[in-house]
Amino acid sequence: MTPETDAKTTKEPIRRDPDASRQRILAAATEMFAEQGLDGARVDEIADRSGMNKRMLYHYFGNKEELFGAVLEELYETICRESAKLDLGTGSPPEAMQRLVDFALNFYLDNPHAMTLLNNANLHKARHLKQSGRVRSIHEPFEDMIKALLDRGVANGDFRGGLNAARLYITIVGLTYYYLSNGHTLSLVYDRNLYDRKELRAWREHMHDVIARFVSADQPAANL
Amino acid sequence: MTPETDAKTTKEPIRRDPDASRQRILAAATEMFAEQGLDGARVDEIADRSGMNKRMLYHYFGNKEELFGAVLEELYETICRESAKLDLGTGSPPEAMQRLVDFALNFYLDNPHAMTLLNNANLHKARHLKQSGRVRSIHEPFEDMIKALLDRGVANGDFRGGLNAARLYITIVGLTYYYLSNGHTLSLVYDRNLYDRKELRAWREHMHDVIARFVSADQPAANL
DNA sequence: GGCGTAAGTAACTAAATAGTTATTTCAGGC
DNA sequence: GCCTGAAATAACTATTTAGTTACTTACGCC
Repeated sequence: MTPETDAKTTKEPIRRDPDASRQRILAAATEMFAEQGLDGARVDEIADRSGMNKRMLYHYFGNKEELFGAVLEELYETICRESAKLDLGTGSPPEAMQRLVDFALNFYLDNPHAMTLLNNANLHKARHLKQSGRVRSIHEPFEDMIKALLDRGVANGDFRGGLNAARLYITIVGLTYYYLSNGHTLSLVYDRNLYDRKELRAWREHMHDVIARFVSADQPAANL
Repeated sequence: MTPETDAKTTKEPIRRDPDASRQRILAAATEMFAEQGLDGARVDEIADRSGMNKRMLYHYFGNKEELFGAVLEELYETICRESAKLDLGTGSPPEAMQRLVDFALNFYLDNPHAMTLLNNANLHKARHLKQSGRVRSIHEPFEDMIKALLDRGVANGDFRGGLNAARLYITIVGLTYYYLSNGHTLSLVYDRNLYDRKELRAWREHMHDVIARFVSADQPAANL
C-alpha cells in the first residue's frame, strides 16, 4: 500500500479564513435568495454553493432569516458604493440628469439580483431591514447630490423650481424598476421581449424624455 | 339521551356546490400567495382558510403550482374587468388622462394583493402564465382605449403626436407600482411612512404632473 | 327509486428541511 | 511548544410539507 491510502496522512491541513468564509456564504446566499426568494431558497443549497459546511452558516449568521437580513444590508452597501461613483456636479444639468437616469437603468440591468431581493424584503414588509438603521444614512449623500443638481439646474435656468429630490429619484427608479422587474409578465402582455437590446434602448430614451420634460423649466408662454 | 347524541342523525347533509368550492379555494389561495409568496404559502393553510379539505384543492387544481397559475389568471381577469369600467372617451383628454392615472393608483391601492402576486410571477419568470395565452387578449381592449384617448388628445391639440400607448401605460403603472410595492423599504430609506394619507395624496399629484407634462403638446416657443 | 359519477373526508406517507450535537482541527498568544 | 478559543466537519433529528390512498356521501339522470 502506498502512503496515500491513509486519508489522514494525505489530507493537507484545511486553511482557515473566517472573513473569506463569511463572504463566500454571503455571496452564495445572495444568489440563492435572488433566484428563489427567501422561502424558496434552501439552506443546504446555499451551503453547497458556497462550498462551506452548513454549520458555518449558522455560526456566522445565526439563522436563515438573519442571513437574509445580512444579504439585504450588503445590497444597500453596494447601491451606496456604486452611486458614490456617480458625479452629478459636472456637465450641464440636463446632461447630468441623463447620467442619473442612465445610472439607475444600468445599475438594475447589471444587478438584476437587486430587484428580486428588494421584492422579497417588501413582501415581508421590510422587517429584515428595520433593525439595521443604517439604510437611511447610507442613502443620504446620494440624496444630497441630487438636490445639488436640481439647485444647479434652477440657477442655470434649465430646470424649474420647487422640484423634490426624493420624488424625482423614486420616479426615475420606478420607471426602471417596474420595466425590468415585471418584464416577464409585461413581455407576455405585449407579446414581445422587453429585455432585448432594441426594446431596452427605446425604454432608455423614453425615460430620458419623461424626466427631461418633468424637470425642464416651463417654456415661456407665447404672446403674454 | 337525546337523539342529538348520535352524530349521524343530527348531522344535516353536506350541501355540495362545486363552483362555490372552487371559488373559495381560489380566494383563500390568492390571499395566502399574496401574503407569503408561492413558496411561503402552505397548502394546508390554504385548505384551512377556505374551509375545504386539502384533497379538494388537488381535485380542482392539480397541484400547488397550477393553483398559483389559476390565481394569476384570475388576477388578470380582475384587472381586465376593472379596467373595462373605465371610460376614457368622455371629458377633455387631459381630464381623461388624469382618470387613467387615478385608475391605476386606485386599483393597486385597493388590490395590494395584485403586486405581490405579480412579483412572484416574475420571480419565476412568468412560467405559470406562459401556457395561459389569454393574458394578451385580455389586455387588448384596454390598449385600444388608451390609443383612442391619445388620438383624441392630438386631434384636440392637447397632446403631442407620436406617443406610444404601451409605453405610456407602463410609465403610469411603473410610477404607481414601484411606489406602492417597494413602499416598505422606501419608507425606511426616507424615514417616513409613504403609505399615509398625506404622502399618498402628494404622490398622486406628482403622477398627474409627470404624465401631464409628458403628453402635453409642446408649448409654442416664444418669438419665433 | 336506484345507480353512476362527481364532491367530499380522514388518515397516511415519503421526502425535504431548518436547525443541532458531538467532535475534531487549526491559529495565534504566551 | 502548548493551550485556548474559534473554525470546521459529519451525521443526526424533529418537524413540516406536498401530495396520496382508500373510503364515504350527495346529486342528477333515467
